[in-house]
Amino acid sequence: MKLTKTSEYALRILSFMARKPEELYPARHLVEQLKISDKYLRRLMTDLSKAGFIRSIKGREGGYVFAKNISEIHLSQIIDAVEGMEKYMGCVLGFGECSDDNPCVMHESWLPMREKLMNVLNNKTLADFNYNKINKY
Amino acid sequence: MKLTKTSEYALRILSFMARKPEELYPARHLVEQLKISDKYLRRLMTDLSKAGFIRSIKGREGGYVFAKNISEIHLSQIIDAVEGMEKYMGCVLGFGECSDDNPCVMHESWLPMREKLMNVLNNKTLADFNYNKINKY
DNA sequence: ATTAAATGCTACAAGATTGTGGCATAAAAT
DNA sequence: ATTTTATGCCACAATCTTGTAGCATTTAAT
Ligand code: SF4
Ligand code: SF4
Repeated sequence: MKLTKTSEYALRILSFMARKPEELYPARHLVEQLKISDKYLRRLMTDLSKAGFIRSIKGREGGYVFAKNISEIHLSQIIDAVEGMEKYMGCVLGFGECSDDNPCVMHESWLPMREKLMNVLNNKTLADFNYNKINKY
Repeated sequence: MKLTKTSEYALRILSFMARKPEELYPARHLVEQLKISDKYLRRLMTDLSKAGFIRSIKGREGGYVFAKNISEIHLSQIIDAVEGMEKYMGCVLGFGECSDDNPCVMHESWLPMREKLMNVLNNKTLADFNYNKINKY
């Protein structure tokens, strides 16, 4: 099970920020903590801003803050913003169609699993994560 | 949820062959049916042969046949043979460690889902697929 | 005003994945 | 023996993903 690195990064960044959702995070800070290259991180931040999850504050004392409540940011939306969710929707075997009418040989084994995944991605938000435990980054 | 195309192809090929597991399949035939480019398919077939799933018969009237019972070929083994299973084992956030001792913020949401996937891949074999339904390739 | 510290953007570089071309090798049919 | 129809292999090409470099822009502090 794999997301692309780009999605990994996006989740890493936002879930990190979500631990203290009010705070302002300069890119420099995120880069240090999360070990993502400066330029690439900032490119992603731009995408995440455009998607409306965060707002960027330019100039000195600038950085990024959440632009909406973290309980309104679904994982699937995050992935969609940085690389498009379509990729993950399609068929495991690379055929487009997936229905009970026209099932592929993997249908019965695979479909329930995929549903489960889609449920997590569609229903879980940044607020659903467990902030109590100590997380080492 | 996405496997690489390479894994997609491998599953596509073997699950197709598994519908008539005794038959001999020349590459040409597979290429026509499964819409994978000739050269790339044959490269994959070589990997699958080396992994011992199939056996190749060279020369005229040649092709590929299963070298072991399809109930002994697990999905995770197939993926492992063509691109390595490790990629799919790691952390969604791209950190290495995954344990209850050192959970990341996604631990509780993500882990159960991942377990479920690994169960499918590790336990299901080519023989577990549903051959009764009509499958359009 | 000038400087310092931040983000934004665009174009390019490096790497990984996927696809192709060409030729060698093997076996059956003739 | 020769031809035909297969697979095997290697090196290269195209494409996609990821990372970098450089400069423009914005804002606050001085
Ligand atoms: S269940 Fe079968 S048809 Fe549906 S997406 Fe999965 S592989 Fe494709
Ligand atoms: S549960 Fe958390 S620590 Fe474990 S693999 Fe997933 S993201 Fe990584």
